[in-house]
Amino acid sequence: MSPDGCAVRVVDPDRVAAVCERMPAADDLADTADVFGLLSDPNRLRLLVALLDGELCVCDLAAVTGQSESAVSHALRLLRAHRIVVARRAGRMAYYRLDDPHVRMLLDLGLAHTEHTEAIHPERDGAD
Amino acid sequence: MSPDGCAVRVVDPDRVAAVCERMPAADDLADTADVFGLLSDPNRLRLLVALLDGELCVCDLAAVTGQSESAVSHALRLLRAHRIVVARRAGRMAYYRLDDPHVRMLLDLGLAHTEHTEAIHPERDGAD
DNA sequence: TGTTTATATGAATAGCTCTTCAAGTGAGCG
DNA sequence: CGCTCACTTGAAGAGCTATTCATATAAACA
Repeated sequence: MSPDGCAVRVVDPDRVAAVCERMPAADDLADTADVFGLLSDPNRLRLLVALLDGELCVCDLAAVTGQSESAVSHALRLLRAHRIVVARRAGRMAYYRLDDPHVRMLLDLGLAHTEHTEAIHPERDGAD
Repeated sequence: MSPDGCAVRVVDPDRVAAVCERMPAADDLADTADVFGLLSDPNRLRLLVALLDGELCVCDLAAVTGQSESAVSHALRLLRAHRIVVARRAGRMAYYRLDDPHVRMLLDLGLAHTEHTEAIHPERDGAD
């Protein structure tokens, strides 16, 4: 498993080995990336933020987030597939609710970050 | 700002109004979505996880994450532009370090989530 | 000074994602 | 029963993203 001496240049083999050992499994990383990906769309984010306070039906979600009901439905389908939201059916209405406490934490943390860190936009490159 | 009575159907106008008020500014949401977006790629995630323990140079990062050095450099450029990592130059080497404590928290939280929640893959749709 | 090494960058392409429009389902209602 | 309403779904296109290959920079070193 030592990745030195092959096609790969390595400067600090010990650090590399140590970091490799601590690296989570590819599946776990993919899963985590997936969750972050679901939070990476402003409209989906709006949807989830709207649900922080409690359940809402599809048309109200559309109103709050300024999207078409179709777009909302598609987004909810995705979130539902990942068990992040659940639907409660009442007649022809569907009330959606945030169902993943961990995602709730990520939302809180992410929003808190941005609201306090006044707009670090990548207009300039980090390296002078 | 009350979005009822127009083209938008609304079921619970009070809830809608309340949620709209609590909704963060569009800029903040976009920023937050951006940060999540940076964490939503498995390779970039690997990069950041590798940096959790301390700084590493580009070639070691390439070795750890199994990417080409070019891909790593491109990814680091993105992360650098968002002030998530910083580079320390030493001769011709560049040692990168995680520079955003908030992102560190998000990483910890996200990874902890997935490692404990044994693989909720979206094979089945949430609605029966 | 000229070569090698370490990283950075540009251009281009392949793959993915989000939105929209059109049509489908199924509950309530007249 | 048939119509309407709330939501769902499928297909398609526009736009974005991530990789690769080729080239550029800039430091070390002979």
